[in-house]
Amino acid sequence: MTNQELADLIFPNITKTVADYEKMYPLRNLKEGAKVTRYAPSPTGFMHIGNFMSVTIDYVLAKNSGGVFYLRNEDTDQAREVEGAVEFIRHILEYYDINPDEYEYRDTKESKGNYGPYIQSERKEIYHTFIKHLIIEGKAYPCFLTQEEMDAAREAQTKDKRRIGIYGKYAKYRYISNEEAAKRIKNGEKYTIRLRSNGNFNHKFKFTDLVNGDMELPENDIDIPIMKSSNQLPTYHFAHLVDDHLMRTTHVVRGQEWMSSIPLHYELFKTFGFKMPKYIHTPLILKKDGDKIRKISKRLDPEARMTYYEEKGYPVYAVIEAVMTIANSNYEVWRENHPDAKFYEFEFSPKKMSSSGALFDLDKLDNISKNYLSRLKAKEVYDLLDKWSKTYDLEFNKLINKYQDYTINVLNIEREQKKPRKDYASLSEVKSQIWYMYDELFKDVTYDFDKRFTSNDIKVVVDEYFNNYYDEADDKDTWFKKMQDLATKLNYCINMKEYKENPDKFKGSIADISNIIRVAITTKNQTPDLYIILKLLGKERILKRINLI
RNA sequence: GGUCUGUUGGUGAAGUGGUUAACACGUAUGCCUCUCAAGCAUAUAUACACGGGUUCAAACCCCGUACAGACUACCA
Repeated sequence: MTNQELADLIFPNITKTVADYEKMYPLRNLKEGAKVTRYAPSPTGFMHIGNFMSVTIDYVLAKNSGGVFYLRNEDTDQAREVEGAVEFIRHILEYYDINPDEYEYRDTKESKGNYGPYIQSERKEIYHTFIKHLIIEGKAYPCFLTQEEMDAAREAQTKDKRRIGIYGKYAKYRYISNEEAAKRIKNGEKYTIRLRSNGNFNHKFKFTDLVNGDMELPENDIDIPIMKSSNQLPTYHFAHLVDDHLMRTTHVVRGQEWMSSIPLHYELFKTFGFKMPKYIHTPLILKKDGDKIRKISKRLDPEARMTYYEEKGYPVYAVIEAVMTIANSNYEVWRENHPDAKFYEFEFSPKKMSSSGALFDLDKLDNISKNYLSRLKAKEVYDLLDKWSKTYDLEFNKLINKYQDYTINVLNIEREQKKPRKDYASLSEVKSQIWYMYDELFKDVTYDFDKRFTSNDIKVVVDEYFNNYYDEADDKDTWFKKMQDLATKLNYCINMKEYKENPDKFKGSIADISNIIRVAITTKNQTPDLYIILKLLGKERILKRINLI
């Protein structure tokens, strides 16, 4: 029995050839140096910060070179597929404004691009054509190993301290005749298609990775499965070969965990005589856990999930900046020199990327975010806050909408100046900073008065100030002058230096006077400029509040 | 066990034979006619994993050791 006959038995309906597909998906007509990248997630319902870094790099590479960035849905594992996962991925990409040039969405039937289908489960015929080709050439074969047999092999290998895997004598079905294989298939035995590896583990080959540079790796000699028996779909490795070849991907950006598959992928591409794409393996995102450093985990670390940043309300800009800084640390310097450039105008350099792992520093994110937010106009912050709170704090959202102008004024405190305040790193922190500006939230409050003053001291200051000094119309200088007058009258020192030298000579300082009033109307002893707070709150609100004390 | 990768201050890191070993974040202190934030100034950090070698000279080149991580599925 010939290989052809065996192949026809396995794939009776496959009539196209590899060459047909080569014609269908010709080389892309792009200018010299244009990069074709892709994000190829499996729809498991969540996106890791590490995945996001890869996507960002993909996008930068493509945009920067006038190339193509496409989205491919790697849904070959139905068991792990989660409903809504594709929508989720689409949402994240849209949220961060990283829009693929080519894509295909099954639910809405939207699609774009000439290299599809972009959903792997719809590419079965293509994969089968490629597998059939391999069988005809004797480079792949059906394998009837059961799970038990494979487990046994592994156990034996572990015990003998040998390499684990189906290779050499463990790949026992690579040696059976086509007749026997055909007989078993006709009997309905389950089988997988394995690569008939041609490699020698003791031989090394040279490989150049864009991040690590030149490496020497041992050849692959494992007969890995290329098609699963369960659903006739290819394994990741084989799909990578077929799809990235046919879709004419030039740069594959993926997690560092794929590094060790390079020997395999090298053999796969060599088997077909295809040109390998360039690889960029992104660093693992690490996390410090006590004294240990480990891979960030979606289970243990909320910040591992991309949803975290959205829920917290970190600006899109900040998250991308933080990720880019990890990807290439010279990004920060570049950003300083190009404050208004789009992140994808940055020339990413794989060589400058760390190849092992990086700790994702939330402090750094906060810093970037605070700086960004502080540079926005109050209305822009308002819009972001409005959008965020619609989903994550509806009550607050109603409130800020009810008092829109007032809220913008509140957000505008000490903003739009050379050195704006940097109070919040994320939208979720805003409320805790400004809640006391709203009567609706000013309920069941506890006052944070300085314990050095008795309730009578407080009463005296508050009564005196609001009865004899306070005037809503005062300008800032007048206001401050009055504060000094009040302080002097009640024997609070108006000169901080003098007070520090002789604290016993006075009841307190002007700072104490200010703070008593501050706490009386806001409950907090730390707020922005008291004068502005008084101004914004307005007489009516203030008088209502001082009656509450 | 095997294969591969990595190791520069608390964090991200620059630097690839000759530097006082950048920069940024963090932390601390001080200053700034009210607090806080910001800003400014100063400081901080036992920083080139360890041991050998090559060299006039090593963070950088070579060898070894240690440690860390990834992979080692009909998962991606």
